[in-house]
Amino acid sequence: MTGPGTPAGQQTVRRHNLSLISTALAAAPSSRAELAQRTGLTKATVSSLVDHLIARSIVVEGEPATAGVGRPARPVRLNPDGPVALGVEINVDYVAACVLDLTGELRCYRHSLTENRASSADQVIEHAAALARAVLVELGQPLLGGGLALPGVVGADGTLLRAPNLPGLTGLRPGPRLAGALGLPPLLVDNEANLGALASLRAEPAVGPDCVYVSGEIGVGAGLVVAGELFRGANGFAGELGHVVVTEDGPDCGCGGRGCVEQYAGQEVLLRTAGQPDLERLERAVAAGDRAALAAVEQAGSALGVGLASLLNVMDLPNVVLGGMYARLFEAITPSLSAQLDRRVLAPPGAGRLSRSPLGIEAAARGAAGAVLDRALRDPAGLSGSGGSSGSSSPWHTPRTG
Amino acid sequence: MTGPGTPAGQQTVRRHNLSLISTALAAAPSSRAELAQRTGLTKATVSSLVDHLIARSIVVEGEPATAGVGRPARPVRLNPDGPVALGVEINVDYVAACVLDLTGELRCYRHSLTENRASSADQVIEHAAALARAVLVELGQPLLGGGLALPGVVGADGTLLRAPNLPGLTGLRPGPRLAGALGLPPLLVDNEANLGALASLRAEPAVGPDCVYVSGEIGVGAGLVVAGELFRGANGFAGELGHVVVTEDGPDCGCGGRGCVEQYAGQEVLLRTAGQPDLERLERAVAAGDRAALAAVEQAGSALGVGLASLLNVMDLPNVVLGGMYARLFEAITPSLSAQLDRRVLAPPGAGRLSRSPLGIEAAARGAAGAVLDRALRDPAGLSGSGGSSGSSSPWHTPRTG
DNA sequence: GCATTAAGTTTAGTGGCTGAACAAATGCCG
DNA sequence: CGGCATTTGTTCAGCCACTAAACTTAATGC
Repeated sequence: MTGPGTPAGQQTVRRHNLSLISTALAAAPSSRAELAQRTGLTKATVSSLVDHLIARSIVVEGEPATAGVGRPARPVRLNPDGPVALGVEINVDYVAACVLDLTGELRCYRHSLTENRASSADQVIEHAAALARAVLVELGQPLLGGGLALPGVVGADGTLLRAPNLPGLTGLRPGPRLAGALGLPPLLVDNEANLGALASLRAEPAVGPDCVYVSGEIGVGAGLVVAGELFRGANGFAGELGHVVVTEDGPDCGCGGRGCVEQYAGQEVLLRTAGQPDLERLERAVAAGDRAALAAVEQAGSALGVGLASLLNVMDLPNVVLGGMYARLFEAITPSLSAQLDRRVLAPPGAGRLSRSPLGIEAAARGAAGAVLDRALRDPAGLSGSGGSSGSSSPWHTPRTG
Repeated sequence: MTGPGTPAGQQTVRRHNLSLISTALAAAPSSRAELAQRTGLTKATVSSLVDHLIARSIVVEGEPATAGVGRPARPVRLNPDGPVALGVEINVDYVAACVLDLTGELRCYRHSLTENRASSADQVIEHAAALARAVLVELGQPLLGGGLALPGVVGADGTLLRAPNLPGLTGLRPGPRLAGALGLPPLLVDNEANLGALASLRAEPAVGPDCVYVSGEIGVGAGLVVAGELFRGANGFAGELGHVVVTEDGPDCGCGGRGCVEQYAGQEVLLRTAGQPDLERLERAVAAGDRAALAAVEQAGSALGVGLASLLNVMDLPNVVLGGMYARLFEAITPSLSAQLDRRVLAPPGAGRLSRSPLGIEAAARGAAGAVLDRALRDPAGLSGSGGSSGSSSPWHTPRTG
């Protein structure tokens, strides 16, 4: 019986305050005294909480700073040699894996280009597992947990509900299979655009806690971040930017509708319009000033802009981060795209509306690992110290695992 | 310094648990023992919390039930004679006011049709204040607070940022002015569609905690409810369904864009297309089977469906509630509307996707009062007993006032 | 009447936060 | 070089809210 809310006790308070400390430290290392100021807690409480976290090797004490009057502060920071998080991405034409330490630093990254559209589930999973093993062997640090990014809609239980470009995995739960292949506890599983958004946010906190990350891989997806949290909608279908309407009676779309964004700005259509066989060549053609390529990109940008404008008028998110294909074509696509936004979006144009994700192909894998970190840092009470804790999830945050 | 989070102490725990009790009682009256079961708290704690709420006359004890073995339970319920909430709506062509008691029962409602488009701010505010006074005189119960619904985008500080159909109030903060005229503490101020959505949810909890309420007044707005909470976006501009794109190069729209929903399904366009002077006549024409009227409504429904499909693909909300004008035209508009939804929305069609708000013109005013109730019931610790408490807002919910 | 059953209250105990006093570590200054 | 100011961090008594369990209350039923 999961009622409308969970009863709170002193443990809840401790949990919340531990979370406060660890997220504060994720933002910036601080002395205990400074933490007390930043969080509003007492020095005494902070000391107790920090002790708790040190005992679990989540945080470590640094060397005393040698500056200023008074007793020198002993800085406390997230433990770079503490437990690490694994991130894996299975996409349509590549797989990737990486490891982040508690501070969010990338410790290892690999990807491998491969055509997964026609592969069987076992093949794809095994390929991803091999890559994951490769990044894991290089470290002797305990594993906090793992995350998996998939190119499609992921349901609450981790089922890949819809992935037109990856039929082999559709309807399955790749999380448990990959976890099984690696001998790991359940993975956190989510959409590639969602996790890319998280990674992008982590890489550039300046874009602000409310943003849309547009992921232009084979499909067109958007990761929606609202107040620093992913927005998934009721069933995980949120962010399907590719099927926002550009023109009511436009070209037929695979979704059954007509005139969807994907039919104007999707990778296949874009390449076809530009007359280029793949993204590499398109990029080069654009760089070389090829008329047809430039026109095709401009056209895609305009359509994407129309779709994004609808999205922004519905969700009011002040910042747009372009990732994937659109990040690669950033200079060429931006003018027509932002022209549509400027014209159609009602909200007052905040500074720096449009930006480019610096992460490229790494985004979703990093986001998958980052989501594991976020979960751990938001509920450090749930961590036992090393192996996968299957403690009850925090009452203040429940990401999906499966 | 409002950092990333607020420190928690024992008071926070009490606050949270009080909230648990009052929201549980809002869902259904219960004995203390039953409350303990429902909330997961101990009988002892529940007793203490209930005492607290009784002392503040938020809840009252009923007569012991005379059934079954064992000591009979004494039911506890929200106090219908406790403090009440005032709701006011200022719209383009009417103003309305109502009073709800703590149980959510409508104690009094009035509205008055008037053309506010050309009126001055003072005139409109005074008109609303008069109506509010009229509903307030009828009761001797203390006032919990008041809420105000406005036909446009309301900023975080209560400023009416955008209201093309109500220029007289645009850029002002009608909340404090109305509060001043009534001698009340600050009002909770929000968009008419948002508050209509809340009212609709309260009237029919069965539609579920994730839904879109479509408010077809002069403009086309949507109130978005996610997990039982209003979704406002970063600046309060969320839900501008009227400016979602139907056709990229459709008719020019007042917003600067082209082909927006409002240009197909807005009231003015609809009436013009149907060749009717006002809604009354349109309704009658539709009822009479007038071809032009039916065709116009069908066309509007289709366009609204396209816009809603984009919205749903972005936000994944399983239920749509039609309010305002669209509720009045429900039978006529539904077929073309749901045809578009069925065709274009990706999420699996949950049961009862489309429904009709039963509240009519009362929706937003009821929602305004309801929002005040919700706030109070979610943080009953902030209530002193009668007059407007300006206690600090709860760390778990901060609605906008101004 | 007296057991049975269930509701609600009382009480001792515990966990966690607070505030204030205290200990530690450094720079400043005469 | 030694005391003082200054700031950090710890210790300790006190308090608050929840829990568990015993207890009281109030009804049914045989």
